[in-house]
Order: sequence, then C-alpha cells, then structure tokens
Amino acid sequence: MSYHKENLKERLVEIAWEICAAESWQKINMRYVAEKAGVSPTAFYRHFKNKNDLKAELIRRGYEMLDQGRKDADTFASWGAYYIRFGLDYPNIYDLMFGNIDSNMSLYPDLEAQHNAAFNEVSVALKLLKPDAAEKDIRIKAVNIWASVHGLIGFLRRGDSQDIKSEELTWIENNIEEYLKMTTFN
Amino acid sequence: MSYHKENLKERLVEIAWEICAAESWQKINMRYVAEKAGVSPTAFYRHFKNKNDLKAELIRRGYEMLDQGRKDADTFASWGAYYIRFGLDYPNIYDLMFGNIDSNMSLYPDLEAQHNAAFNEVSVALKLLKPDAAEKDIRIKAVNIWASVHGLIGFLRRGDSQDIKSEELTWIENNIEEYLKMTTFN
DNA sequence: GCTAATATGTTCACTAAGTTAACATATTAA
DNA sequence: TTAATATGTTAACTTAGTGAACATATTAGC
Repeated sequence: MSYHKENLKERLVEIAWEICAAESWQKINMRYVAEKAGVSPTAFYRHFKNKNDLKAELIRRGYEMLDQGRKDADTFASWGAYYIRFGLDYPNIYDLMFGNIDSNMSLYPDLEAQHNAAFNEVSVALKLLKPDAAEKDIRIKAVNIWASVHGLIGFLRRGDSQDIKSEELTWIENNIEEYLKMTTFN
Repeated sequence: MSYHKENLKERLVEIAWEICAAESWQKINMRYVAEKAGVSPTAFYRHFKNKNDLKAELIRRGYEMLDQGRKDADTFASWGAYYIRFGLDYPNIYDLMFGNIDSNMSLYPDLEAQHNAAFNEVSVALKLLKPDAAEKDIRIKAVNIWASVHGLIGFLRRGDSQDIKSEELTWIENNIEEYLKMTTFN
C-alpha cells in the first residue's frame, strides 16, 4: 500500500493524455489509467468528480496548446497552419476537443469560453489586417476561416486512411500555409 | 412470447435512427431499442452482428439522404446548402457519420466508399462549371469547398448553444447559399 | 401432410466499465 | 498530542454489450 504518490492528480492527467493521444479518447478508462499509475482504480475519485472531469481537463490543455501556438505564430497563415498541424499531430485529442464527443461537455462553461476566445482571436487578427473592413464582413470572414481550418483538418485526416490521399492532398498537407493563402486567407 | 414481428430488422433500424436523431448516437443501446420494439434485448443479434453494424446501417442511410439531396439540387450552391442543412437538421446523425465517433468504423469499407463518392461529386461538379481549369486546381478547390461546408456545419452547431450566435451567424444560417457564394463557391 | 432444417425470439449468464460507500492510513492543524 | 482532513484501498452495485443454450415458428423436400 504505497500512499501519497507525489501529485497523483497530475500524473493521472498525463497518463490519460498519453492514452488519448496514442490510442483514442474512447480508450481512456479508469482501470487502465489507474493501472498505468500504479494505483487502485478508484483512487481517481479523490481527485476528480468523474470521468468527464478528467476529459475536460484534457480539453483544457488542448486549448492551452492552441493558444500558445497562436501567441508563437508570426503570421495569420502560420497560426492557421499551426491549428491544422495540431489536428493532424494530435488527432485523438482534437476529436476530444471538437468531435462533439460527449454531450455533457456543455457542463464545463470554461471550455466553451476557451473555444469562443479562440474564435474571437480570428476576428481580432482580421481587424488588424483590414482595419477598414465592415464588422459584418469581418465576422463572416472569420467564420469562413474557422470553417476552412477545421474542415481541412477533418479532410486531411480522412484522406490519411484512404485512396483520396491524392497527389494534391499530399501537396496541401506539405504546404498548408500556401493552401490557406490560396483559398481562404486572402 | 410474440414471434415474428414483421420485419423486425427494419424496425430496429428505424427506432435506432429515431433515438439517434432525437437524443444522440450515444443513447442507442440494445435494451432501449429492444424495449421500443417490444422484443427482448438480444433479439437484435439475430439481425445484426453487433452494435457497430447497426450504427453502420444508420450511417449508410445518412449518406443515401445526402446523395438524394445532391441529385435533387439544381445548383452547386444549393447542394452545399442542403448538406449544411442536413448537418443542422440531423446533428446527431451527422455526428455519427462525420464525428470520428467510433474508431472501428473503418471496418465498413462501403461507408468509406460512400464518403469518397460524395467528395468526388464535388470535383465532378466543379469540372462541369470550369471545364478549362487544371486538374490540380479542381482538386484543391474541391477540398476547400468540402472543408468549408463541413467546417460551417460544426460552427453553426456550436453557435446554436452559445453566445457567439451573433447577428452575423444568424444571417449566415438564413442565407447559407449566399454565404457559400460569397466565401467559397465563387 | 410429415419431418428435418432453418430462422427468429427468449432466458440466463458473463464481462467490462463507471461509480459509490465503508474503511484505513497518512498528513496537517490546533 | 490529538482531532480534522486528505488520500488510497476494498468490496460492491449498476449499466450495457454480447454469447450460449434453448424454444418455437416457418419452410423445404419428400
């Protein structure tokens, strides 16, 4: 009986992240996580109310990564490319964040806030680029950019496992920024 | 013990579709479906190998609806709008189809085929509109349109439950075709 | 028509996974 | 030093997917 693993909570989150990233969010289960942490399956409940709280924490960290990516980006298109690469590098985390996975995630208002904040940054960036554009045009363009980025992630991911992974698709994946400039970020 | 419900298989699919449409794909479970059909929970297994087979059937029907919508559309943009409206009218079916829901759906090659066929129709339509365009440009544009349509569905759905449902978003939802023409279908 | 094969539904049971409650021990505060 | 709190464990309950054995209905071949 080994008590007081140092910071078990943090360790559980890390393990869950690893499982999600390497396998899928569906594979996250208490017994599996607990086993990897070397504790009993229910130790978890000393640190989280339930499994959704754990998933919420993963989502939170995903948004933090995206936000950091935005801050690090030097151009608008490179930010978009970062987003897309995140979706391709962490497809399972991405699913957890944007996949309309589990209904009840609306119980976490801070996640909604993170999501909205991310979207609003698109408008902010657009306004800096086109100070004279009408607010309505900005918003519509922001929606279009958001849609393009997320839609492309889904598309490239699907293409990965299929024969629609044409030459063009490979080109897009290797030239995300240019693709964005050609199609949407113009 | 009431034997031989007429065409129980079809009835199970209908019930599962209704549950999915009205609640969510997560709410589909054998006991619930069986109860609604008035049979025992395991009667299901005389008609389907497992639950995934049932979900696959729902997805199949979703693609059939989308395909019919394409055939009925008189313009390119109206087809796109149909797609988007499908995503808004049947959000839970849409999740089942495009939500990267359950890993193992790759076990159903015919579903992949339906998906690829739908995408290929975009290229076909584009080629008719722009006979002289280079193949590569067609493909890239097709990707961009696909991304826009699916991205917008996700966006409008999120907006539904949140305060980013701005005036502009409402406008887009009520003027999907015009939005498509403004942003992507041009 | 009778019988064997097949199809369809039921009952029982097992398993995996989320969760709670009671308990035990360690840490911290007073 | 002791009481309160935090953290982990064990046992047990619950829901859900699924398989096996069984029972009854339908159909095909004679």
